[in-house]
This record gives sequence, C-alpha cells and structure tokens, in this order.
Amino acid sequence: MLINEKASRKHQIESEATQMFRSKGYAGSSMRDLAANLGIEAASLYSHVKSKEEILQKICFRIAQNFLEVLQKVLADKKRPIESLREAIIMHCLVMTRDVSASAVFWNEWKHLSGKSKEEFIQMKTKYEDVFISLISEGINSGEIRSIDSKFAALTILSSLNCIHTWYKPDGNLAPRQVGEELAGMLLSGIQNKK
Amino acid sequence: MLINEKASRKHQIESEATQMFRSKGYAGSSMRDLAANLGIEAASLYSHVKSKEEILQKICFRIAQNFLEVLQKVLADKKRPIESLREAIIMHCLVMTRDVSASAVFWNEWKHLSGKSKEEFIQMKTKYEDVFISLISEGINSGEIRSIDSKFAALTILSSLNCIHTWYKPDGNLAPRQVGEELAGMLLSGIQNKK
DNA sequence: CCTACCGATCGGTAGG
DNA sequence: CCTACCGATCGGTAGG
Repeated sequence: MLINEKASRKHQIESEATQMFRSKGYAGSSMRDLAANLGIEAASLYSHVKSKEEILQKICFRIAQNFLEVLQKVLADKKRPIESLREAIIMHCLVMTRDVSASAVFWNEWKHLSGKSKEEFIQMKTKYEDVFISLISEGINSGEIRSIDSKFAALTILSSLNCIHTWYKPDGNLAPRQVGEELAGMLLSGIQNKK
Repeated sequence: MLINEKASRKHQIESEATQMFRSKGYAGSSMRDLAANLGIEAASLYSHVKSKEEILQKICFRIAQNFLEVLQKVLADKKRPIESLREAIIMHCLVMTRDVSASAVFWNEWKHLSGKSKEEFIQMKTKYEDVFISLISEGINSGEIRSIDSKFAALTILSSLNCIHTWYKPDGNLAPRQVGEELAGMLLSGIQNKK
C-alpha cells in the first residue's frame, strides 16, 4: 500500500529527527544529516515533510497532547488533591519514559518553534502547569499540604519530572511505574503536612 | 588603560553571548548576530576571542568552577551528611541565582563542546554529582536518610536545582537564600528518615 | 526519490 | 576595529 509506505517513511523521518534533535539540538541538526542517516538525499525529505520546523512541531505537539490527555483522565477521577497530584506525577513519568528522546526534545527544543505554533505550545504548557498549581492550592486549602508558594512548588516538581530524560535508562533497574512512584513519594513528602 | 579596555570588551562579548546562547541556543546563535548586538562587525570579534566555541567554554567552565569551589567549602565543614547536603543545596542555589543566564547555558549547551573540553567538562560534572551521591550514601549508612537508590535521589535533586533557571525571576518575591532553603527543605524531607 | 541548483548565511582569515 | 573575502554549509525548490 502506497499510503502506508508513505506514512511509515514519515514516521521514520520523525523518529530519526527526534534522536538527532535530542543529541545535537534542533539548530545543530541539518536536513542533510537527517537524510544521510536515512540513506536518502536531502531534497527527498521534502516529499514527506513541508519543512524542518514542521518536524519539530509534530514532536512537540504529540508529546504535549499526551501529557494533557493523561492529566484529564487523572482529574476525571476526582480524588482528593494530593492523591490526584500523586497520580498526575506517576502518569507524567509514564508518558516521559514511554518516549524519552521525544520528551527531551519537547522539553529542550520547543523554543525553536515560531509564530502561532510557539504561542499555541506555550498555551498548552501553561495550561498543564496551571493544573498542578491549582491542585497544590486546593491541597493547601484542605490542609493536606503545608503552607507553601504553590507556583514555586509546582514548578519545582515539574522540573524534577521533566529532567528524567537526563538520567533515565530504559534498561536500568527501575521500571517506569517504579520511577513514578518513587518520585511521587519523594516530591510529595516534601510538601505534605506532617500528621 | 588599553589592557582593561580589552578585558572589558571581552567581558561584554561573553556577557552578550550568554544571553543569546540562553534564548536561542549555541547552534542557533551566530557570530554576526552577536557582533550586531554589540554594535561591531563580526570579524572584529576575533581580535578578542579565538572562536565561537571558546566563548562557550569560558561560560561553562566558569560556572562549573563556581559549583566545585563552593562544594569544597561545604565539605570542609565536616558536618553530618544530611547537613552537608542541605548546605550544598543552598550553595548550589546561590551560585545559580547569582547568574541565571550563565547557569542555563552551563546546563543546556555544554553538549556543544567538543574534544578535550567536552571530556574535561563531563569529568567535572561527574565529580560534582558523585559528591552528592556519596553524601546520600553516607546519610543512609548513618540512618539519617531512608533506604533509597542514592544515585536516583542525587540526580533528582540536582535536576530540580538545575532547572531553577526556567522559573526563577531575580525580581520575584523570593530571595536567593530563601529559594535555597525552601528547596532544601522540600527535597530533603522527601528522603529523610521519619523520626 | 533523484539531480541540479538557488540565495542566504555560516565561522573564520588576510591585511590594514 | 574595519573592508573584503574565503570555502562550506544551510533550508528549500524545480523538474523529472
């Protein structure tokens, strides 16, 4: 099937680009190198993708969508704030560990987006962060979380999570779910009210 | 004084490059843009610096030196492991907040170093991380810290610290020392043994 | 998916 | 610190 072959080639391009953007950065990666790694000429890439930036967009928005989707599911459960927060942290880890390279690109290279893409991306990012801030604020109001600057706490937690890619090894001795639970335990006991 | 003027110009170049590398990345910043921001021609930069990479080296190694120096002072105090760890976290925050842009470059752009510089940089980085790992291991042995994967814990803590630049505002409502103490409190209560 | 090619821009040098 | 310039490389297009 021609359509499937094209789709698969497009997928290969995005996948190879993800590895390159991660290790050399978006600006440090050239379309020629990308093509060479796939065994084709640079010009041939443009029958599958419109531009270099389009590839970056696909990667960034796919991961952003993943994060927002699982977060909506967590919120739908309507548990107590600190339990929602725990679930949200674990799910965040699962999304990241499922595709470490794409997550690294998502986190480090989105600044190279331009125009409306960049605006839209920042909106999604802000929306995601705001949920964490709100959950912490709710937890403070209900007494589960100690009095703390909720924005400060939320961004610190998200920083820890988003840097997983710098040390996580898929073949390490910690399974993804374990990583999430360990991190949730560690980060939440730091803001929880002592009983 | 001619020498001072030259030194000051060199300092200006490094300072402006730091801002650019932070916002657009090393590979995304050109020597022409850098020169334009300083009001001179690109070729003129080369009477002050040997190459683009030399500028990056200066930034990365200066910050790395800062981190290692304050860490040595903390270790010289020979407190109990968890107290050394607390001091180390606070000092790390002070170094970062003293120069947020350079710290961001240090953390995000060192991968663009090459050859011996890169090797040497990684050695310093590893040495620094190893001290944190050792402190946690000691804390576990002395019973102050709960049983945990010390490498996992150390790298999580350092990730949180190194991402300060993504949210820290020098004119915000948290003073540098406060940031450090809040973070130390939050991160350490997550690994401390319950009394 | 290729060859052939475009204009723009890159890091850096020579010589003053 | 400048003018003038180098070879290399960039993202991307035309046409097949």
